[in-house]
Amino acid sequence: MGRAPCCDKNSVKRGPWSPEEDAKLKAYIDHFGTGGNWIALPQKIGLKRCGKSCRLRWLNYLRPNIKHGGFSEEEDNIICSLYISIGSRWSVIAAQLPGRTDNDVKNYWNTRLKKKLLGRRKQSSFSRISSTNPDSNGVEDSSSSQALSNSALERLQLHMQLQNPISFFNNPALWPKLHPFQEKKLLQSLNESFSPLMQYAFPSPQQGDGQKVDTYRQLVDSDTRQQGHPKFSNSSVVGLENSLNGITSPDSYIPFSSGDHAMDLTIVSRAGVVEPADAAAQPVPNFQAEFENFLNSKTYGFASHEDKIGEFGCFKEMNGSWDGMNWRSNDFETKDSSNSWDSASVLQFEGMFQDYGLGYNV
DNA sequence: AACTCGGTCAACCGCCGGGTC
DNA sequence: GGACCCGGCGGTTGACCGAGT
Repeated sequence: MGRAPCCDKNSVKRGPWSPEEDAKLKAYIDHFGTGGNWIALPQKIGLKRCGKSCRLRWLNYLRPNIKHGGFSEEEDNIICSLYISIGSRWSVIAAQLPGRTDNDVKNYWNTRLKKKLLGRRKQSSFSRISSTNPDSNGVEDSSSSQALSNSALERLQLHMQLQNPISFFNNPALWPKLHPFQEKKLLQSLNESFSPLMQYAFPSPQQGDGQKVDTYRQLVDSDTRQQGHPKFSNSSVVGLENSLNGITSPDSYIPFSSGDHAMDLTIVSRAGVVEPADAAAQPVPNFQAEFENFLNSKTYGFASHEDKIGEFGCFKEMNGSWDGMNWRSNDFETKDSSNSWDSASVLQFEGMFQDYGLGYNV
């Protein structure tokens, strides 16, 4: 059953607000407040505006102490970290930024920060999914790819960039909730592209997922405790990233990048041909060898935890607080929800946020 | 000068959840 | 308990503007 509109669209004015309308609204609210009823407010003032429009105008523009534009680097940091943590909950993010509105933060993210962080190459990758889909033999394939939330993918990518990709890969609880078809495709892709690791790390196909995860987690945990971060070479990481990229791009694709801080990654085809050749050209033996070495507690060339963080301007100033910045999806996603990205309550968020112990005051 | 293109941002749309009757 | 109302929210749209050709 549809909901009745809050006002008659034919009788209300739409579009940009005039200075006179602004003055009327501001003067009234300054004197009498909103009266707790935005719907009735425009009639009281004599404005031919929808109550929602009045509310939006007040909150986003007329309200005292509103800041527009000129986001500081610190604000960038906050937005980045919170977006990775909780996604597109702009009102929650804006609440951490005095004088900023959710609309402002949302616009700023969509028009600037996202590009700054994710770079342009991914955009081309996304556009290719929606425009061409050689594997597609029907509507479902195409629509499913498109249905994969950009927000989820962005967070996935940011997380891959900022976190240990292996632990992410190995912990389904950290994955975004996908359409069943997308999930199937993801798992297929991971199996095809990453089976050597899976087989090596989890040799028994009879083992349950939980066991597999536990097995590997023990290995990782022991190393992480010593090193602060498990070590893998770039080629290994590329392999994993390629696996994930494979979800969205059926032929060749561009590995994850970090925008201005893009890693020197190569364009890899589905057939495993790497152009130009580098270590990833033979991902299987290389990775297996590396994993073997990893098991033997040897360290490889993957950038150190701190170095990795340092690649991202967004977090440069958060050194020292990174340890508290672990992906806490479990805090959110364990609750039953139809949309695991959105399942966290504000209270949960606040608790999590305290856990983060970020380098800024909240 | 005219046109195109891309970026920005204010405003709108529609859904959701809480409160009230 | 359920229908309805309203505020809040995130996603999207479209007007505007400046840079480039």
